[in-house]
Amino acid sequence: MARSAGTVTWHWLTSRAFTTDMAYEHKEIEKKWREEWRKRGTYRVANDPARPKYYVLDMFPYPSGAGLHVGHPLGYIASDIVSRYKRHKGFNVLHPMGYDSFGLPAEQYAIQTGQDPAKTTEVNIMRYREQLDNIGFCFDWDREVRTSDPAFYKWTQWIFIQLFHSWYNAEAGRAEPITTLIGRFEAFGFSGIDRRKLTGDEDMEAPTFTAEEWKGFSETQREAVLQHFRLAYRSEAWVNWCPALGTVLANDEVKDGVSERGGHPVERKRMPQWSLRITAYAQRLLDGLDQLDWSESIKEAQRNWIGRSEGALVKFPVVGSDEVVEVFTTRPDTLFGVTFITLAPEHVLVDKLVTAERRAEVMAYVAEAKNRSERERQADVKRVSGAFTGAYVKHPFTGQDVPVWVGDYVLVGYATGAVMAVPGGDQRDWNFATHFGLPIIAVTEGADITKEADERKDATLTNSGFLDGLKVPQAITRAIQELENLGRGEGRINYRLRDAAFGRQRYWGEPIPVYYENGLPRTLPEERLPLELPAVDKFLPTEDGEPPLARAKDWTFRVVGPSGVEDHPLETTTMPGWAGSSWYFLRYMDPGNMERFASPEAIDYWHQVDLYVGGSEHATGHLLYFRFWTKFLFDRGWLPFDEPAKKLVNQGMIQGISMMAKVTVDRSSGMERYLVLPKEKHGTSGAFDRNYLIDHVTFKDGRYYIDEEGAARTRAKEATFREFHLDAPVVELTPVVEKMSKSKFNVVNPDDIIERYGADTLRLYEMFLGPIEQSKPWDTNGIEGTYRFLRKFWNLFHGAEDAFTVNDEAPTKPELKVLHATLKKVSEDIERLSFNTSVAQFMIAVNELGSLKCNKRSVLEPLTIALAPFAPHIAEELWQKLGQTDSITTAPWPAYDESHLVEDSFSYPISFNGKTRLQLEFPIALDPKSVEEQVLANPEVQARLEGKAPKKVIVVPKRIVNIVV
RNA sequence: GCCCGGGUGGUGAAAUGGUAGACACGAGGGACUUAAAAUCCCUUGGUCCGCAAGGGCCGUGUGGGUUCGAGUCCCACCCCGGGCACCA
Repeated sequence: MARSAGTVTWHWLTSRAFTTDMAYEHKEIEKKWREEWRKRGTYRVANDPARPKYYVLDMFPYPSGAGLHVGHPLGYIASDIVSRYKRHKGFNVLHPMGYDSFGLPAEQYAIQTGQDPAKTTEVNIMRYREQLDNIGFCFDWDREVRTSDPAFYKWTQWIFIQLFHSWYNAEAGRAEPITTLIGRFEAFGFSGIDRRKLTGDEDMEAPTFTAEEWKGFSETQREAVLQHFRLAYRSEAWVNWCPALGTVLANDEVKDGVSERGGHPVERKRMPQWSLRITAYAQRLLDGLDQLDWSESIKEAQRNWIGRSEGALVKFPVVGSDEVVEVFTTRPDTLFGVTFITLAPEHVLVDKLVTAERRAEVMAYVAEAKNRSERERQADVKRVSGAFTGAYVKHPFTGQDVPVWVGDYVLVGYATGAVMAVPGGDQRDWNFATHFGLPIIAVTEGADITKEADERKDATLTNSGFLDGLKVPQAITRAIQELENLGRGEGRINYRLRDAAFGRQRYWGEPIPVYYENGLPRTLPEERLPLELPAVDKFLPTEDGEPPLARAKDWTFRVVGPSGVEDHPLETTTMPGWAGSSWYFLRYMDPGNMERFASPEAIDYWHQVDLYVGGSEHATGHLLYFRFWTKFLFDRGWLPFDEPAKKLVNQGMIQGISMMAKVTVDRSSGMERYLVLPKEKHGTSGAFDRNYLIDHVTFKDGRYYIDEEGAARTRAKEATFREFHLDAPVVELTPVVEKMSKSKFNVVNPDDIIERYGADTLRLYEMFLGPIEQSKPWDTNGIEGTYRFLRKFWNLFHGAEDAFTVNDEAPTKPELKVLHATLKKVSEDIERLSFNTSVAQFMIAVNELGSLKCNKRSVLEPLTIALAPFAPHIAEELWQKLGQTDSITTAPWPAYDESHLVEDSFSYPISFNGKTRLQLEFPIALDPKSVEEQVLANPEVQARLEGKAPKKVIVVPKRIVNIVV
């Protein structure tokens, strides 16, 4: 983008034409090796138990129509370097790539254009593949997976079926076949106490029954019970319904009350819905984090998402009714401070409890609260609203009547959807009580409840009967004890985590392998998988709101039974985007397997992912489901490990620099006339920001401008009804760092960079930009440095007229020092994924070897191997020129030898009170005592001491001397 | 509000508690060249003193602290990025 692109290109082409000594021809070299590697199958990986393995995985991309921009490959380059490095170190490295190819954009495009998403996805994948190939990754493409490929999603469906036929045995702490549960029912029935031991679904409304009753149940009755236990189940659930997309969205697909993709409004609706019981795994998902080498921020995000809180379930019997209001509280110690109960507006008991005289008011409030969007509720945090139901519950300890209110500060989706209000101890309850004039009781010593609630967790209880004088933690334990004695409650751990909605009213996803027989869900037999996506005439929901699959002809499953041939309707919803990505890492291990998702041998060999690289935006979505499915497959004996990835690295985002101008638009002539304003006119009314295409911008002295030529080019590219003019001959533009996106005109395409500088330069530059985990703006200006570096590296091997001049002379001491210092630094840096500093070290090495005029094989050969993971094309070319016939990728990593780095002497910085004043050189071997003596004897030191004796002298060998005066 | 990151030259950045600013971009100067490109050399945190060689002072968001010594450790605060949020 920098200087006017046209000018640079011209110079570059002409220099190529007239010079002979600059012969690093990246285009030829890279093309040659791309073909050669393909021909030789250099990157093919075999499952070879004789060799140690290393599994490096990238989060696979969704192949969008826009193609790759320079931000996408950042993580892939990093993982590619590690893969190649580990290969040099003797590991058998699995480094695969594939496509997360089901998704909403393809479907939206299909709806707009009528084209089959399978076809457009195929086209996008071809383009991605081409772009990825240009960068020179060492992916084994024979192992490619695509989530939308029936051969792949057959196994996604298979895992779903296993989930359906499994339940979570809380007592054993693992998932088991549903048959073990049925066995228990047949033997013991299902009683109240079993509930806590047998299922994660503690709030289930399933009735208790005896073994005899179970045996007498109809199939429908049995299935209704089992649905409370299956890990894949159908239930009525509150869902995020998006009318514009005609589909249900997961919580993390909704941002600010609109769909993340497309930005359409979303409303809360209760629908029958396939769900996965991830909540059964809440504790294990939490505990497992401790052993993972993942960034603290991701682990924290998952902990927050799971949201474990310890407390108690308290039962408040409704006065004059059989109903009981159950609340969850983390502070059962404050029970004596309860002055009212608040239900969420959506709570099922609201309708049952409200008294006749209050019904109108309460229902009006409920209707209003339900209609308020999430967004409104968020924007309006300060407003207190609620209504009294007229009903009362009995306090479990005092037996007093406690009024029941409804308030929208209580969320139906969290815990029981009801709170015991302790205005003396909880600020939100205090606000509510103050607003409605309800009593506030102080239950902690030293609380001033006239101003605010006392939420201290180290307080001492008061006004609290048998809890008086106890500190909060002891009081909590004591209160729970008492609740359990009275049968009015129990200790309870609550999780914020919800079960995952698994059905989508969409076309472009895996069909759920279920049919319905007399209304009962049945899974397809394994041999009938995959259940392939049917052809449809339109990709929209049907006129009566059925999902698109309902449009398919004969969307039924044929069963030949004793009563003859029967066609049963198939499920019409499809799986969400995260289904395939929850297990794809296993398929790479054995992608062609027709019998299993992967053979036990392949799984035993490749085991867990050793290094997983991807964006942090998947912190609570993909990465949680990924862990959940792995734990499930482990429980059921299909995997020997229960965490998918040992180490996770989140690469930062590469942002774009947008060129922002203030613009006014004049439509008076029927033509849109955009006028770009110079700085002094930015205040003009009606002026708005507009980004300019970066290659129409000129760069001078660190500032960006658009001139008449740029305006003319913009004009040429724009729609015919739009004109661009400048309000001054040259207008300065403001660079703004933003997400790279087509609409912001700030996308940099890797293909363009590769065309001009080569893939090796691109790879080096992306690594050189800064630490891998950090987000940073892309600025093509700096790329010259890495390009220059590669040319200097090339020139170490070549003399005038591009003659290959490497010789077999013995290396000198300084040459060996440069080499081994570089090998040491680079080896250590790759291990800790510090690629930017590795590149810097290579630059130092090349600069120093250049000064030393070193063209010796014994130095350059190991250096070439070390550079190969970063810049594989040039390294392979030079390797061949060095006379090697095997690919450089098979060369063993050159070990560094510390002996070349040993110095005889060290130049000590001599500091006074920590401030460096002079340098004195001493032999390394000299003991600290002698160093001190010699330093103090030095005339300059003496002069600085002005005859005074130093208070103290600190000598740190090979580091520093500090004189305290 | 809570939880994670992070604040270092004009810019991207580097620095096991031990010489802050490696490496690179940009900028300035010079060599080569008819000219340009490419290449090479020098300067480049701020400021002050000096003709110069050289030297002084300040400097890693702010204010304290620990230490012989702090970008790094501790406390408080400010700002930026990300995540979560009437979470009971």
